[in-house]
Amino acid sequence: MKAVKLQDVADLAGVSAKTVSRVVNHEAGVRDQTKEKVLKAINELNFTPNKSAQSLAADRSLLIGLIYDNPSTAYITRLQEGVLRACDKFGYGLVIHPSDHRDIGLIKVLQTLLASTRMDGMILTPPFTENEAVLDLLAEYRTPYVLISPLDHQQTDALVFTDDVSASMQMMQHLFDLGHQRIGFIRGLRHRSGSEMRFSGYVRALHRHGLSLDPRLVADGKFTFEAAEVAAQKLLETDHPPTAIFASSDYMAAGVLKAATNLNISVPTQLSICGFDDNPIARYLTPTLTTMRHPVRKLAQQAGELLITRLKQNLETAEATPIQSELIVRESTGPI
Amino acid sequence: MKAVKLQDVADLAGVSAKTVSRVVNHEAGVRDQTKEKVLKAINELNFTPNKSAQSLAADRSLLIGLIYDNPSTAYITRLQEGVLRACDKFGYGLVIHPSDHRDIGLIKVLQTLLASTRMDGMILTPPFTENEAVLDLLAEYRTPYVLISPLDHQQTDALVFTDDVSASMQMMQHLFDLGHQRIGFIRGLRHRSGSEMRFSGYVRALHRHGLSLDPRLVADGKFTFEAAEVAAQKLLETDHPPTAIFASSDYMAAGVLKAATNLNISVPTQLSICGFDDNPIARYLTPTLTTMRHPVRKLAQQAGELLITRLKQNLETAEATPIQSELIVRESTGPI
DNA sequence: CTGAAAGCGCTTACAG
DNA sequence: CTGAAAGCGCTTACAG
Repeated sequence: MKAVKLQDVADLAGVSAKTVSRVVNHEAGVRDQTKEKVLKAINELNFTPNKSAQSLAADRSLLIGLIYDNPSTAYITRLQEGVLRACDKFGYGLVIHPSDHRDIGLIKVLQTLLASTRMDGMILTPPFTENEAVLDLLAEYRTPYVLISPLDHQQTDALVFTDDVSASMQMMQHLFDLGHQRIGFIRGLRHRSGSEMRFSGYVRALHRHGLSLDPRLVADGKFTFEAAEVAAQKLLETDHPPTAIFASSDYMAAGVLKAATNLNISVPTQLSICGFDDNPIARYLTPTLTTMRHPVRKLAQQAGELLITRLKQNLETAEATPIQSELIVRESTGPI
Repeated sequence: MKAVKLQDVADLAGVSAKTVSRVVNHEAGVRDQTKEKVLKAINELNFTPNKSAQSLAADRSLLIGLIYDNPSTAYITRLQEGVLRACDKFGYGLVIHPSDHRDIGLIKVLQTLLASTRMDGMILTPPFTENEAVLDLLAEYRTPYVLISPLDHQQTDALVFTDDVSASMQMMQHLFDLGHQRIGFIRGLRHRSGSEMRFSGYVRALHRHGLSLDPRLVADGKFTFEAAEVAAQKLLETDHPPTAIFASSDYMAAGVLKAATNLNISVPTQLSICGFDDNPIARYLTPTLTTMRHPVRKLAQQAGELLITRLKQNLETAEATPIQSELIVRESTGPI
């Protein structure tokens, strides 16, 4: 397996190395006839450019970084798949960087990473999208980035997002359609933009239906199974319990289901439960869980393509379009 | 952020570039006094070697590849975390490569990857550990690899493994201890070494208890929720149903739980259920699932360290030690 | 539209 | 124990 290099292709095609380079990089200004000769030689020799040499010469690593800190492995995996799709398409490599957002040494670790690997760009997910120190560091290293986030206020255009407010309202509409009027809500972690938006969708849907927010129907689930179970038990043991509970994540919905089971409340006959995220567990619970599918893979791919396009053109052209969430109705919700 | 280079450090320290290189790479044969001068300069300038230049010059990418195809996102995430730990420790980068093992173009894709990225080594997980074509390709590219696998026969020493046979026997012992004698088994995909080993542990445990294998107690679950539900229903609707069902993966155990619920069989009162893998769903199901924890993160880290050690020393020294699985008893199993 | 020369920042022999 | 020279395989200006 002797490595084939640019010069070998040039020799075979009878052109200069520079011309081969032009063809490899899809640069304009090569006569069709010449291009064909080169492509033929590339194919014949099975040439693949050496990434290290490309990086060194062009002063770009051909690498993009992905930083995340999310308890849901399903989310992480889909995220990676989406970004990888964009990477493969454009010949970029992916450096994954799972991080603990509470880690004090985070900035230092990122700094070392940026200095040694010299990533051409970065993709950030919550809560790093809201971390000023991280954003400042990237600016300092002049590393372009794209955020994947449920935010909709345009603080930056380097953003790929879902509209969690309307997704939440869509879920509420499903419950209203089934006849529910008394609907409980399990909130995620405070100050996380995603949870705020989901909650605000709940409130807006209530208002649109002429209902006002009843604080006794809302409880904190902190995005965990355990806290949601406790919260749901509290909601269900009141005099006038809800007929449906909307948990703003699937893990929390699983906790609600557990609380209901423990209280001998049958789902969906006596209580409808719905989640958010379409985590795999939604299909494995009994009953299966009505939820909202977040097109994470698509979002991530779009983020990757947006970033790479910007890197290539050094322009700010590429625009992200919001991606619709999808309501998945399963067994856990039913008519009142 | 002008990049600091080797020569800058050399100038400041008053030595040659080669000497700085020696210090950076921990090469022996540098006078302590010289070394200190260099380290001081490195610190002062905050120097980090350019990976691309290192790769090009030394003809090693400082990258290791991880190839997997597993439906469980929890497994994938833990796997990555473990390997990343080893990578961080030794300054290697990780290239993840999720693949479909049924993909016809797989070999070609891998070939391109090997040719362009020139990974120094690879870590393989099932079913690629059993794929001759992949192994041959790696040999052709002289790319060292380490396998993470439930195999125990020493076809190669480049192997980090768990002993699924004894893990399976351990689970059986738990059921015997609870008084169960009629124990059903849901098999995973045939010809996958993991499922064969788990099944063989089941059989050996039966024999050790003076019981013989009853084919009516065994059904195929194909490692999926859906198939396991069907399989469990079959086992449970016989004249003489099992009092416990051992599903050889948690996803399949979730399917068994669904079948039991549909048949109005209460768990664990009338039926004990246990799984394998300690997937997160094991904690989110109601009742929570007794299962076997596979120390995937530890395994992966060991695999990473084994590989990198070999790459560095170009030796075959580092030895992997088998890692014990751990029985996790939860609500889904109880006395007969 | 095409090419010859210089250079990216390291490491590899080799020499002393 | 230390260093000067050449080279890794590309791309970047620049020239024609």
